[in-house]
Amino acid sequence: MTASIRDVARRAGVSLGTVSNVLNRPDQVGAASRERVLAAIAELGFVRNESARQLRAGTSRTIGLVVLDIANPFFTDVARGVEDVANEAGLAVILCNSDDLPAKEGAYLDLLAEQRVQGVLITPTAELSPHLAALRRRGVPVVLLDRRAPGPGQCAVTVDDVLGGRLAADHLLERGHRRIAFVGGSSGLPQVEERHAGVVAAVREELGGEDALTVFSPEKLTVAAGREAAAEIIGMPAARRPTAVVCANDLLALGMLQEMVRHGVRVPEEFAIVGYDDIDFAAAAAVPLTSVRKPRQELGRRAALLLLDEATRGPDHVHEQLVFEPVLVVRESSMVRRTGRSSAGGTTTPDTRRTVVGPHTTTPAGESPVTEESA
Amino acid sequence: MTASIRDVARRAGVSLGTVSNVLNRPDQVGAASRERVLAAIAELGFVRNESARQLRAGTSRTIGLVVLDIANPFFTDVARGVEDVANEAGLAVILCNSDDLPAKEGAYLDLLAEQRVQGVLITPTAELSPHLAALRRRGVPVVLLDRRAPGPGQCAVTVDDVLGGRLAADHLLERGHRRIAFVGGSSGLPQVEERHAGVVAAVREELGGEDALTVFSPEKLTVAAGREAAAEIIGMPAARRPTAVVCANDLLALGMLQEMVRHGVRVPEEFAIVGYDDIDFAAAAAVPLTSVRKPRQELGRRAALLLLDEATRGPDHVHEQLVFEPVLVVRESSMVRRTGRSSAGGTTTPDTRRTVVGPHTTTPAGESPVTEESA
DNA sequence: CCGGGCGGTTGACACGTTTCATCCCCATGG
DNA sequence: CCATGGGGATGAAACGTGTCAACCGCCCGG
Repeated sequence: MTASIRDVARRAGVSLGTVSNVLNRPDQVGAASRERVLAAIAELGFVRNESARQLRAGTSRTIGLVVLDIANPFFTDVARGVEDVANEAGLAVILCNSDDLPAKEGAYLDLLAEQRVQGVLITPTAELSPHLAALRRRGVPVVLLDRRAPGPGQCAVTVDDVLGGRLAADHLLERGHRRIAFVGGSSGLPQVEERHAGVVAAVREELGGEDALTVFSPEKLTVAAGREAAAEIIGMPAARRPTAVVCANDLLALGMLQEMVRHGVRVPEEFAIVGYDDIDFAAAAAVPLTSVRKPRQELGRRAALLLLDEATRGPDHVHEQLVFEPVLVVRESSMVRRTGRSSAGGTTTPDTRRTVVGPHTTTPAGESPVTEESA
Repeated sequence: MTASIRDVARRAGVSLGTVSNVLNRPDQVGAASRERVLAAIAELGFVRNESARQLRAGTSRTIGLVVLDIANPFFTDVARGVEDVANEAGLAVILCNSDDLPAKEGAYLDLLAEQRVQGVLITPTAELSPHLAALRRRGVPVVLLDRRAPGPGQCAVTVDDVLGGRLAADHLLERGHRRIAFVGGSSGLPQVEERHAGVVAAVREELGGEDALTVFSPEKLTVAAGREAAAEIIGMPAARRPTAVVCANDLLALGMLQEMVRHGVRVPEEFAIVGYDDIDFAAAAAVPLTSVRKPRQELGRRAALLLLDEATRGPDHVHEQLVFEPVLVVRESSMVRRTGRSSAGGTTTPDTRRTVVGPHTTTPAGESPVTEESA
């Protein structure tokens, strides 16, 4: 069928080992034979069989990346960061989309195990899959992405989501809101629960209780789910209806915004919205979205670097758990509009030191990670 | 290191071939030994080595998907369609992001060739890479995605982009626009050139010449590029400045919209915008975006099905070139707003039979593909 | 009692590559 | 002239699996 290294050797009139050397250590082979081999390779259209290479060498050239929702730009941004680092190291990335389904996640993890990937980056579903544990037991490096490690002895790259939730809620409370909703309640994802916890803490501190907080728990964190939650809110009696919402991610927030606008609810005058992740589309929304920014690409980069370190250094590797500080980006969706549309794009009143304004801030102050070492 | 099939055999007290049979033809093996083997597999945590399987079997369980921009939701939607079909067939997808760089594309194609993928789905960069031709020469099925085949003898799944450009332009012309811009001019991508051609044809037919058309040719088809183009347009003298634009994709359109709003230009009253692709975020934009809808997921599905057919049926496979008809989805960004904000979300005046209104139409009429067989 | 057939099992071989100990040849120095 | 060394080239072995022809034991029909 396809030409093998053996055919090349025959054609070039050299031995099999020489061809292999041309491929892997070109400098250790004489110029003359090297030329002949290269010519033969070109003539035969030889392409190295990676399976055979991998079988013999015992090491693959790929890593796995498992995300919750490939349609969420947050994850494609993360993926880009991962890809950059991986490519630089000569590795390919197998991108898997679990769709937040444990079954799909498990299947993909098995697949990655069979492929003998060098390591796995994963934003896991709510429960940590046994397949994951099995992988680690086999010695495959695993780095958690946007998900805190359950204990030491494992790398993780995360964002302080309690702080993020707190930033979002504080912002709304300072704006005078007294009835607030949180969408994304008990999806089971710890990231979301932590955002929730941050919101709860802020509300409790400011208002002395949680009565003011209404929690919605959609099935999925999608635009459609956001719309549904909005419909629910609209259906509430005015006296109990929240005047502002913190959404667990930007997709929810965008759906929320869409539905509100569709029903003629004015944002932010009648209803303020804060999203989470600060995907690029947040700034381009019907009403530019206030959102909690995470260093998306950097998240992927750092996670990939940790994975590579563990994969190459082996037992010398010291596990690290990176925690980035999120930053609130205030835009129109949470600002009471000034008189007469002053400067489009949005002015702001400084909230806390961490607050960043406008869609074009490239490197917010607090974006350097907080590191804790362990194990 | 890790347990092999041989260890399992020893542990279960059976021969090596029996283990292999348990793995691949469980029904051909006695219940007793099967149980013993399965037990041994569980105890040893055995995981089949895919490289070895592939080397021996000569066939891989993966296909490659190469896209132009992973950050563009259009491609993630396509990818989802591909993934669904592939998974159903027990195949994994290696998703590669060429970033519209021929060098990166070539590198990925080489990688896929070394992996001996069953086939490649690709939205290629402007020039058809020699690496692609090499792949096909080696007998690897290749299906072009959103890109017309240069000749017969090859599968392709596309959208009639000339028609799409025409729909967009006709719509604006009917609305009374007489100076129109097209952004995405000569990026070199045929898809874009065809959209351009459609716009040109419509303008020429309606106005008898192309003087009314201003063409912008950004480097990339991104949100940032859209902003820049908008700045250019704003900088033009009012007399020559276009009153409407057709963008080669929605990212450009969103950027355009953002910058216009930022400069206080009212959309659509002072400037109308039509995008292309109809990604989900188009409907959620600052001003909901009129866009040319393509069946994104279906595009991926059909392409994957063709690939599978070619990969499995081999020479019996008859190449197919699917052409979908796009549909114009009219939203606010191109509608002269009615008095007093009647019904939010947008009413419409029927344009042609193909025009579809509102963001929530799920299966537009003309979405069934037009098929042409060849070779 | 014998031959044939069949479900179940075996084990050698092949897949394409990398590795490594070995070997060859020539130049250099003693 | 011989010993030494080193740059190049060689080819056998091994990686873990799938395949397939052969084999074994047993039952059934004659």
